[in-house]
Amino acid sequence: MIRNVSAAPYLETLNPEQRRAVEHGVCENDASPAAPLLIIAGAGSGKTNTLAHRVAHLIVNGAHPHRILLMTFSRRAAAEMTRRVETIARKAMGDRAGQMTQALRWSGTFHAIGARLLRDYADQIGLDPAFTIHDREDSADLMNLVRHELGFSKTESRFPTKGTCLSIYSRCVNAELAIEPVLGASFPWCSAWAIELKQLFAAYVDAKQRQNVLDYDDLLLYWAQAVGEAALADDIGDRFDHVLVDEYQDTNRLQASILKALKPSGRGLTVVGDDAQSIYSFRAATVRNILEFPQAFSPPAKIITLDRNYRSTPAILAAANGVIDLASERFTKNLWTERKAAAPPQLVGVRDEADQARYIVERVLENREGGLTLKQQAALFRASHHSGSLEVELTRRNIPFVKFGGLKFLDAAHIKDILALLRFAENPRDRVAGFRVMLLMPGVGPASAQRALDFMAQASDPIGALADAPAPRRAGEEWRSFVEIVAQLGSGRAGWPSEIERARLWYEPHLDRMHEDAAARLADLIQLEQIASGYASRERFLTELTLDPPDATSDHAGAPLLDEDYLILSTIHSAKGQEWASVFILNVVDGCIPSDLGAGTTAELEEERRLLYVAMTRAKDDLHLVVPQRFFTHGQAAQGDRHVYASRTRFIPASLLGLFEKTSWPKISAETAARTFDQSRRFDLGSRMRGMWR
DNA sequence: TCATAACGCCTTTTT
DNA sequence: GGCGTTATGA
Repeated sequence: MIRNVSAAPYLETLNPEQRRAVEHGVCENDASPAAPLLIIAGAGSGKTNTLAHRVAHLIVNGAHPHRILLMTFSRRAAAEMTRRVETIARKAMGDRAGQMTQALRWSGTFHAIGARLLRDYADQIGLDPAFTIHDREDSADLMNLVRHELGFSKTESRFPTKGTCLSIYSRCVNAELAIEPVLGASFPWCSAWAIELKQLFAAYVDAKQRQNVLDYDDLLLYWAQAVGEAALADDIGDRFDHVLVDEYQDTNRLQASILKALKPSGRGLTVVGDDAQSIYSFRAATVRNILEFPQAFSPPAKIITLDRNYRSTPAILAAANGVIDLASERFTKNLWTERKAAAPPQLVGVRDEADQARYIVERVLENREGGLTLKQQAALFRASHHSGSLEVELTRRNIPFVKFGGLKFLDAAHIKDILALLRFAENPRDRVAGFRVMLLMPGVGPASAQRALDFMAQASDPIGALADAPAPRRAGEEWRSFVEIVAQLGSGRAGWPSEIERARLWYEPHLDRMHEDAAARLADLIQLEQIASGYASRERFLTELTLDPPDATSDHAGAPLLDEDYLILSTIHSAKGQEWASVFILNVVDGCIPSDLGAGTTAELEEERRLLYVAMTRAKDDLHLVVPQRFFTHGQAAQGDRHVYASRTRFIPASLLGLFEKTSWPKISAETAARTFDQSRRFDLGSRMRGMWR
């Protein structure tokens, strides 16, 4: 077929490689599924833009938007992608764009798509479509319950904690491995418990099924199992002509299996990723997915590499390349750019974390004077709590900020309480939810809650049975009002979203009793009601909130409105896929990057290196790596002077210093400056930081 | 027997 | 501030 270039003027902004990726297998007015495609897209190489153009190009040439499955790493990414696709397609199609109005119906994370498909196919695979979804903490709670029931909590030598048990289970599922190899490779200290763990996991799976709940892993596992059945695989696979996956380097074996079962020939499959940015191996992601993708199909997938960087200045790119060049294993080549030369990234020595915060605030304000909005600037860090001092300083100087990553709004006890009540009404077999709510009432403890839940479990109508369940002796009137609210919510009479208000009214007295700061927490609940009103039903609200929680925390009074300007604070993990004009990386010292917890094996260390690379490549014009020299230890008098010394991250050895401009702040004497960068001194900073809370 | 207050220990990254 | 353990009280 002859390609008509003039028919696609919207592709003219792309470079030749991007264009090849967009047009692969698509001919004019023919968007039938093509051979599989792997796009290796380096940081800032226009990956999102290319993917969006490919989707739009498919649609322009006749693919039906509803038959395109687009899987991204977060909903934020999905929303951005949808927006761009619509813009491009509208530009290209003009009036014919009518069908774009609710274009990409199947766009979201693997987990969210899984949840939707499973509800659609629930009857055929033996699930109750009203299943509820456990987040990580709920899963750990249930694991704990089972752990107790099996008597593993009272073993002679210490049995792994609930969190560890869940991690092991999760890794087995996501890496598609048996217990033994997982224990050997990732949890050697638990190797003696293989038999008991197997027993525990069997009981855990049993409990989930009885309670009609799925955990995160189940959303993938059930999906994979469903498409393991030939008939279902055809049915589900045939719903989609095109399947596109972003951030493929951060997918795991289970996800790869799903793709393979969905599209066994690979036709219609496009995956995009960059092995240099693989930072989720703790979630069982493996770069081997990307490396082995081409050969997984016959004929093998076409590979297109995007290595021209449009984001960063040459100096920033050179420094980032320098860091990643030291990686022990690499598959993609270095990025290049045609951007104009500019100042090298700054390696800034400061005295301590307080100075680090002051330095950043100063430069941020300076940038703003120079015309840069706060939103164009970001402070990135390895662990959520690293931003503590900075948050204090920003609050003190009245600079609005939004923090991504780390503790979420939903993790607050009062939010979880309300959600548990709603979830219990949605699915009265969900014992974790029921247990949590019952324990809110004074006079109700674990024993009586168990009794009531046992009673309900045996009935065919659990909510009806709750009224007849043995009331805890000391609960009094509270119990009756509890039974009432559950029955009322369960009936669905009040409708959505007024149900959440009723739930809150029931909860308020308990909130007042349990928390000093009840007023502040009540404000959060009102905010939650606002969010709730945006969802069509209780089920949608609960599902989407669990799979895609709002990422900003509410601890700073009055979360900034969307149209206001605010500084971005983010963990490096949460910064993936984003870019800012000016980027500050905090605590670029050993013990933080790499985290001392991630410095155990070579593989972990390499991932920490990639983490620094990801952080550095977020910057467009301006990059600051801040190296605090001293960390004050906590657990001493407020004005205490106990501190430990830190050294610059090992990922920037002396050989790379030429790629940076070394400064210190505030300006200090040459003698002190020399000490700031004294490499010979090594300290186990991490263990002392953990000691801060002892 | 069960609920609860008090105490000591720990805190990476996330769907 | 959470989690598990332990002492105390009903």
